[in-house]
Amino acid sequence: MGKQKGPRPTDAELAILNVLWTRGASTVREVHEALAKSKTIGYTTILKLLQIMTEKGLVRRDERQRAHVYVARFAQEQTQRELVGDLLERAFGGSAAKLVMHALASKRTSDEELAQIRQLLAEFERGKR
Amino acid sequence: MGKQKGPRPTDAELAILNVLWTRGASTVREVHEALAKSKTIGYTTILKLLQIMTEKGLVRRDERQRAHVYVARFAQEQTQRELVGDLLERAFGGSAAKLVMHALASKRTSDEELAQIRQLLAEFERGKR
DNA sequence: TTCAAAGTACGAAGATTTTCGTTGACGCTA
DNA sequence: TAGCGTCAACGAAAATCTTCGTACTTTGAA
Repeated sequence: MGKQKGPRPTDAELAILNVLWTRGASTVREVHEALAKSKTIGYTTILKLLQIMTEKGLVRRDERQRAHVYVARFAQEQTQRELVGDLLERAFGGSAAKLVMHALASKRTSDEELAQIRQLLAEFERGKR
Repeated sequence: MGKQKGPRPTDAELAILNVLWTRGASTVREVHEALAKSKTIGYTTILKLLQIMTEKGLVRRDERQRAHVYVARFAQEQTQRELVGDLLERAFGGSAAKLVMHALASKRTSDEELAQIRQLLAEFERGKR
């Protein structure tokens, strides 16, 4: 049973997926409105992207209503895991430690975040044993 | 004094940069030989890529010898930091904790790596105070 | 019933990425 | 000096990504 694996989303596709993950099932108009807040972008551009993403299998489309409704096909978690895994191989030769180091350094990390990470690490080590 | 910032390398470009970072200054032939070990790829493909990377400013070229010598223009660390920061924004809304979590999960992390990360975290917290 | 608004589908253009073939220059050696 | 091997330059093709205009369809309201 091979694991279901979606193609890696491009930048524009990822922006759309982010909307779908936070809003849930959405029409083209809804996705467009969400994205148009931060960037000037045509309606048909989003439509076309969503059509392509449907072909690629990144989203599912419900055509029962006139305004089709789109849903992300893969959970945000899974996609994030794949993207990180990909970067890990491409840029870090598989060294998670280096990646983590840069993640901490690349952005001022809040105390809250650090606490979360510490806990995460503890959980991970416990589960490993 | 704006920080010097290279464009984000593409997949193929990153593969070449990895060679330059590990081998140091190299000719097209040397880069090609290194990459041809894991993938069938034409010599002129590498040449062209390196020419484009020179135009983009990702590498510097020394033309004093007949066989030009290329060097990565940005340190591996800086590029890694930029790539992680980019992914952090694009896919994680800036949450380093989530990214770290996936980094740990996406690949079986060795005990050694985990120890490294733990130490890193400690250092980071100490420095923060 | 007619018409405007809101939708989808389609095609196409421009940009970028990846790939390689061909051409011409250079330099060593028989 | 003739010619073989090595090299850079260039152009171009194929694939992918991003963008949008135009055309056609459907729906609801006047």
